[in-house]
Amino acid sequence: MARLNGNLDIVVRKMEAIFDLRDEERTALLALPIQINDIKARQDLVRFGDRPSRTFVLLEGFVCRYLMVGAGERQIMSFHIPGETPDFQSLYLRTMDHSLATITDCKLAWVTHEALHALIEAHPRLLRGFVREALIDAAIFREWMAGIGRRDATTRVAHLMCEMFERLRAVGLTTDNSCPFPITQGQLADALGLSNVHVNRTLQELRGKRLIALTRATLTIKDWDGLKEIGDFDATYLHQDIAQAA
Amino acid sequence: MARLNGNLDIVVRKMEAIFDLRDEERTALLALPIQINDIKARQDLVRFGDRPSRTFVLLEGFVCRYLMVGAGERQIMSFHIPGETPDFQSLYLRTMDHSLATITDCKLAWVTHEALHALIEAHPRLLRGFVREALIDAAIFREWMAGIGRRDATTRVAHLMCEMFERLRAVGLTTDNSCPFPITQGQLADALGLSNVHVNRTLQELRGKRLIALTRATLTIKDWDGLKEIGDFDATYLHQDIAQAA
DNA sequence: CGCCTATTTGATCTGATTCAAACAATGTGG
DNA sequence: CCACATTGTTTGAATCAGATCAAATAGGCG
Repeated sequence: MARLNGNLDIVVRKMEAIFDLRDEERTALLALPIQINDIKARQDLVRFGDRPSRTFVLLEGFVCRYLMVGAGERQIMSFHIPGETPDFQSLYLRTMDHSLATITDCKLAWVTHEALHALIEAHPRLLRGFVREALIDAAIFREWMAGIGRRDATTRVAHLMCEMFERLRAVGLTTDNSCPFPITQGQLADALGLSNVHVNRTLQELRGKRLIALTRATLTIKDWDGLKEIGDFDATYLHQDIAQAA
Repeated sequence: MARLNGNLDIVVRKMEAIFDLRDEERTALLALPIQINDIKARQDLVRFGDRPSRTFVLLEGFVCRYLMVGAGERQIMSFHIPGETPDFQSLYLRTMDHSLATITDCKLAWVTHEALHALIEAHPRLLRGFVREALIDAAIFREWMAGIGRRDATTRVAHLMCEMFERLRAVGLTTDNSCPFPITQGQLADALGLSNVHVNRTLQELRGKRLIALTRATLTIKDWDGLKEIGDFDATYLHQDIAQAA
C-alpha cells in the first residue's frame, strides 16, 4: 500500500505553484500512502450526503464539482485539473454538500483522512499549503459567482477560458497557446448558468472574432489580450504567487 | 491594547456553533489583543488589491463582501454577521481579490496577523475551527452560485432568507420567527444577480403568499416550511453540526 | 421642514431560453 | 470494416424572465 510514487509529482508541482515547499515536506508528501485508481469519464467520485473517510488527489484528467438544484437542473461549481485536491474539505466538514464527478477518464490517488492528518501533524506547516489551495478554490467560486451574476454570456465564456488556461499553465500543462479543454458545450452551460444552445452561439462569436480556436478537447488562444479584454479577466484571484516564507 | 474583552463573546458563540472548543482555547481566544473600532454604514473595510497586516472579527452589525466587474456592476458575494471573521483568508493569501464593506453601523475587533499566527501556534487545534469557518464560507459561495446560475428570482430571494435566518439563529440573534435583515433591495439585487426592480416585485410576491413579512430591518418568517419549499433550501451546506472531537 | 435614499409602479425591451430538428462525430458490436 | 447507436454540435423560430427606463411615492433623519 505504502509506495513512493512518481505519480505524485504533479501534486508537488501544483503545491509549489502556490506554496514555498521545503525539502522535508516534499519528501513527506511524496511518501504518502496512496491507492491509485483509474476511472472512466462521467463517474461520480463522491456524492452529496456522503461522509468520506478518504480524499483524493487528481493525477490525470479533469474533474468537476456540481450540485443538483430544484427540478433536475445541474450547476457545475468548479473544474479541477491534475495536481489538485478538490475534496480537501471533507477532512474538516463531515458531510458532502455537493458531488464530484469525472469529466474525462482520470487517474486518482486516494489517501485516507488518517494518513493526511498524520502528515499534517508531522509537518504542520504543510497545512498552510492546503489551506491556501482551499482558499484559492473559494476565490474561484466567488469569481464565477460574479460572472454568472453580473457578466454577459460572451464575457463568462471568455473569462472561463482565460482562467483554465492560466491554471493549466501554472502546472505546466499548456504548450504555447494551447491547453487541454475536454469540456462539452453542455457542461460549459451547466458551469456558466447558460443553455447549451447559447453557449454554442457564444463560442461561434469568439471564434468569429479570431480570439480562440476550440476543437475536440483542445483550446487554442489566438489573441490573449483580446480574450482577457472581452472576458474582463484579472488573475489576482488565482493568487499564483508563491506564499511568503514564514 | 491587550484586553480581556467580553466583546469577543459572540466570536466564541459563533465558533462553538461549528467547533468543539476546549476551555483553554476559549480562554486564549478571549485573551486576543484586539483593537475595537466603531464604524459607520457603507464604509470599505478592506479593498481589492490591499495587502492587510491585520484582520477583523465582526462584533456587531452586518458586513458584505463584493467585487466590481466590468462596467461598474457590483456583485455582492457574501453577507457576514456578528461573530464571523470574513477576512480570515488574508492570513494566507497576501493580496485581496475583493473588497469588504459595512452594510450597517458596525463594531469590529481588529487583530494583527502576528497575534493570530501566535494564537494558532500556541493552540494548533484552533486552526481547525478557523478552517471550518472558511470552508463553510466557501460552501455558501457555491450555494449562491448555484442559485444565481440555476434558480429563478423567487427561489433565490427565498433561499437567501432561509440562509440568513439559519445563520443568525445559530449564534442566537433571532427571536421566534424574526431576525435582523438590514439589507436594502438594491443590495439584495447585487447579491442575487437581479435588478432592484425585480427584487421588489419578488418581495411582493413572497409577501402576497404570506411567507414572510419584511419591514425596515426585520425579517419575519411567517411560514417556514413554505419558504424552505419555494426557496429550494436544504441546510446541509451550512454544516451547523459541531465538529467531531479529534 | 426639506433633503436624500429606498421602495414602488408602469411600460417597454432584450439576452437568453426553449422547442424542434438536422447534422457531425465518436464509439460499438457484429 | 461497416451499420447503427449514442452523444455532441449546430441552426432556426418563438417565447419569456428579468432588465431597463422613467417617474411617482414613501421613509428616515439632520
